[in-house]
Amino acid sequence: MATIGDVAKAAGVSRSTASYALSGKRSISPEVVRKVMAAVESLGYAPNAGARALATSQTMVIGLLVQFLQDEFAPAMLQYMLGVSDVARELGYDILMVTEPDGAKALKRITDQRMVDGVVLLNVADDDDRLPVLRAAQQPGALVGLPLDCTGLDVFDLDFAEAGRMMVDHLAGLGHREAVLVLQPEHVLQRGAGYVRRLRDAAVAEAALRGLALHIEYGEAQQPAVGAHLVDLLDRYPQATGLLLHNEAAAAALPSVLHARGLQAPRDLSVVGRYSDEFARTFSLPYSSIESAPDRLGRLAVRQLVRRIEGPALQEPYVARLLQPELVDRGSTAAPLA
Amino acid sequence: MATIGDVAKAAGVSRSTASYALSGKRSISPEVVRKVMAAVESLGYAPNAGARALATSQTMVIGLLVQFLQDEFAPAMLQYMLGVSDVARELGYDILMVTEPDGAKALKRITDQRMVDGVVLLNVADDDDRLPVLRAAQQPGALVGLPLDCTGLDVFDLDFAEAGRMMVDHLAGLGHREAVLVLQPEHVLQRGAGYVRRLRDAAVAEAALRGLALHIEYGEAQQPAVGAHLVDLLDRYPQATGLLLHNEAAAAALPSVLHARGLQAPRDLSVVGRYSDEFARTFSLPYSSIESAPDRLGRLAVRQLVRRIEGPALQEPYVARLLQPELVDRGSTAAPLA
DNA sequence: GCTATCGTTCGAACCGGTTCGACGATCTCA
DNA sequence: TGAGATCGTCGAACCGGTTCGAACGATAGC
Repeated sequence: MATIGDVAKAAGVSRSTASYALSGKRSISPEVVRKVMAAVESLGYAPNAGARALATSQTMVIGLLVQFLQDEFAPAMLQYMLGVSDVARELGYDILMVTEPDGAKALKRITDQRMVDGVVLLNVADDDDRLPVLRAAQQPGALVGLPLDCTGLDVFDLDFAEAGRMMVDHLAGLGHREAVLVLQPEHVLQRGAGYVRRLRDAAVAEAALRGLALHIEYGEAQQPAVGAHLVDLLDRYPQATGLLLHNEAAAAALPSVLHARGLQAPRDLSVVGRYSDEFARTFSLPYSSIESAPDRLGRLAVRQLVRRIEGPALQEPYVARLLQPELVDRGSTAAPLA
Repeated sequence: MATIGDVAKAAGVSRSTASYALSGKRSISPEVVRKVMAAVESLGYAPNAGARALATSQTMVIGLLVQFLQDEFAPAMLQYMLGVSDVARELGYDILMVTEPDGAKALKRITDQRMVDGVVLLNVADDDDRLPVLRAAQQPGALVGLPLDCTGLDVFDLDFAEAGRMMVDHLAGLGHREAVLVLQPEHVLQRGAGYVRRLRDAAVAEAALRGLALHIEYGEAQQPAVGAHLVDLLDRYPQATGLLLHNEAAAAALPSVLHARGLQAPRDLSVVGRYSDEFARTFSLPYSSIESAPDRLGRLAVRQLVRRIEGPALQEPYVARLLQPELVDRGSTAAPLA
């Protein structure tokens, strides 16, 4: 591989001149610039990333910490990742993807070794063990997912509390008096996934306010238990006229469950879900839902991260941005039969 | 951040001695090793990745080139990626994930700049434009997906031809005489995705051999067209007693289509698909299918890649490994009604 | 007692960039 | 015409590791 020394030699100038000709950080005569460019072209020169990182202490790489938990819905994760990757490239950064189960250790490794200029953490839990490491690191970080304590960090997430209120409001507004909310499996909550709690608590509070009897159920993670649980639900709450789903697996399984029982939405049951538009599209789900664009969260996180990387001087206050959810009406809800 | 110079100073030795104490590449007295280790510990020293890469010309990073094409089934992609990421970490490598649409350009960038020690290409097409770049690069690469010409490259893929034969054999063996094969949308084929062609051609040849009338159909990519197409199919081939699916979207949509028409598998129609076990599990698909573990392909590719990275001397012949598919019987096929 | 050997350590060079200070040439203006 | 500013370029130092060759003292061999 050609080095900048080779380029300089071929152009008949010193290494520093070649460097300045390429970076434009000092004025160099057009003549020399032309010769350097020609040399770069003919030698196929590309700067060595390691050497440049050493000299500038900038890697132009962003770390992306993903955690694949068995009970998370994987395709949604992919959406976040693509958003992150897209924007990073637009801004000139590459992505170092880390999927190790021990995220804290991995984060320490890539920041300590200066492999990256900053990191994006996906799947942040209430009391995420990566946060102390991130705070101690000399590098900026952006979170997707709202932890309990987010001081000193930039955080992006969907406003799950608002989503919970919206679902309840929607059904209550149509006149429903009793409904079931199917959440993620209980161990997701126990693991510290705050979004489940936030949606649940807001939904419960709103239901109390609106006079809706809301039954809380924690769904199953794996088929066929998911379907069985739904069937069981329908038996246990015969009076319920509304079904709220915050559980992708349950949403995917519901059509055939209803089919099998001869039920139709919204005729026999009003159904409203909470999942990403991508998910709804892939499965062609016929249910109204509170949607979010996970890639958008990824994009926002990277934009903010790069702002911090490139303007370390600016001690902007940290942001905690909660995106407003949106209800997409697919006609699966209606006023209950008297 | 502490450098090795700081460690050396703290331990009262020279930089080179500190380096050797850590790497063990020369014998160093136990006494000194202990002091160096203590210094590392107390200073929190971690070697700078850029500096090390510069000195050793090894980055300990593997490039992962992913292409997200609209009509590919994204979750499967994730499986490949996780397999790659897992094994890479086991072997001490990190992953630089690149998702740019222009894969050839991206590949050139990361290899020319020596950001990686080698690359894994996912989604390799018949005449992939990344291959010339890879062949010209000074770095080893491994492919997941079989291109037309794979000389000089290590390739891993499922044996789609065998999968096609297995599906046909299975139905023919049960006594079916007429069946429909639903493939990926036609533009997937035109884009150069060889696996569709290989499965199709092998299925057609085997059908001819076994005396099965096989109708070839190219499915739709997006809902609700997918479902409509299936409905249309059932009308157009009333004599067909078998349905072969090589199209995830169609497989996901089929249960409700059959339901709506009051058809049951295998009573009215024998169904056999071709998709990953992960996919079958997520959607709880009740169909027998030819399964593959995409993460296994990713793992194999990385293992082979690392072998080449670390033993560049060994000019082992290049491997083209096609995994044997496996038919998982879920009872959705039976002998046709006389 | 002198030399050969070995184990241990050090100094210096190198990897390939970037950047600072200096220097000569040209230009400006008094 | 000479002082001072400006422009373009160069040499050298530096980033933080690794590695080669040499030097050192201690031990072994004769």
